[in-house]
Amino acid sequence: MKRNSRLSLALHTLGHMARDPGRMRKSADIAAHAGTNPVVVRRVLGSLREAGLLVSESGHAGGWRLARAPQEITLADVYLALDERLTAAEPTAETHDCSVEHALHFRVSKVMEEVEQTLIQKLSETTILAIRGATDQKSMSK
Amino acid sequence: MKRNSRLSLALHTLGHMARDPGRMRKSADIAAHAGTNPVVVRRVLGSLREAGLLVSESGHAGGWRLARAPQEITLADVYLALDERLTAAEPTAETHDCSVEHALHFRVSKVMEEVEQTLIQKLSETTILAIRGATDQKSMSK
DNA sequence: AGATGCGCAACTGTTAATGTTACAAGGTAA
DNA sequence: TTACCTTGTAACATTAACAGTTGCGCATCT
Repeated sequence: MKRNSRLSLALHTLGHMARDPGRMRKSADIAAHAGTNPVVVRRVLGSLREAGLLVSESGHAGGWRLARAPQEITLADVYLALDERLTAAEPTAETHDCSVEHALHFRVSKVMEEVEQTLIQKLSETTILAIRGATDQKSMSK
Repeated sequence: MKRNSRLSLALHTLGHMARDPGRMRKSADIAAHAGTNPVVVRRVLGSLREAGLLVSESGHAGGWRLARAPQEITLADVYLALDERLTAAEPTAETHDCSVEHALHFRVSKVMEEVEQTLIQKLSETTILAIRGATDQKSMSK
């Protein structure tokens, strides 16, 4: 699959779910539609469940569905649930006492944090209900 | 080395160069200071040369130095020179005619472009001359 | 019980990036 | 000119992160 695949998969799936919130979907079906593997789907959706966006059930009529109304789930919620921060983190505290490196890290980190806040802000302006093209009644809505 | 290493290496090196613009530095010395390999240094600095930020010379007294005054080189210049865009690019035009996927890509791409503009804007507010901690006369300035 | 679906752990590709080696070409100094 | 030094680049090895895969245990419904 491609890069940033986790976010893409998550948003794609939620986009479909938003169109029919009550329906239960199996990871196998979701995987087939997204062109990936059921286990990968469970891993990604599992993160969303931990964040309280989704609910999963075992058993015969099991599967996945939204934990709350689609208009109450924004793209920012999904982004944060996946915990893929922009911030480099840079845990390399190699005690490389180079003042340039310290100053650099300080400046860049500050900028990245501000930028991430901007990203979250912008993502929070769109709900998963708003993600759909025109009125597709086919594809995954069968 | 760590992730985002190209940007880190580039900024780190320019940060030092800004403190002594006239001096010529060998890739071997830069590599030793940054804890990496001379060839890696040449690859990264090569991008900066193509962008007109650095000049390199062969020969006995060869090496690298800034192509212009340090106060005229911003972090944004370096970021753009390395051509590492945030935008996912997503070249996977799998003709996967799923309207949700299209709408999703459209929305997210737009947000990412806006965020990248914010990032560039913020980076352009700092020059490489501003990157230094207090007054370190030691370390690489010998 | 049997069928179905999730949860999770362990393992195997795959891919992108860095690290490494080697050598040609360019330039300086004696 | 010769000797030496440094960049430029190609080719290959190593690594790390991630997706994909398999297998099996547990839960739930008919």
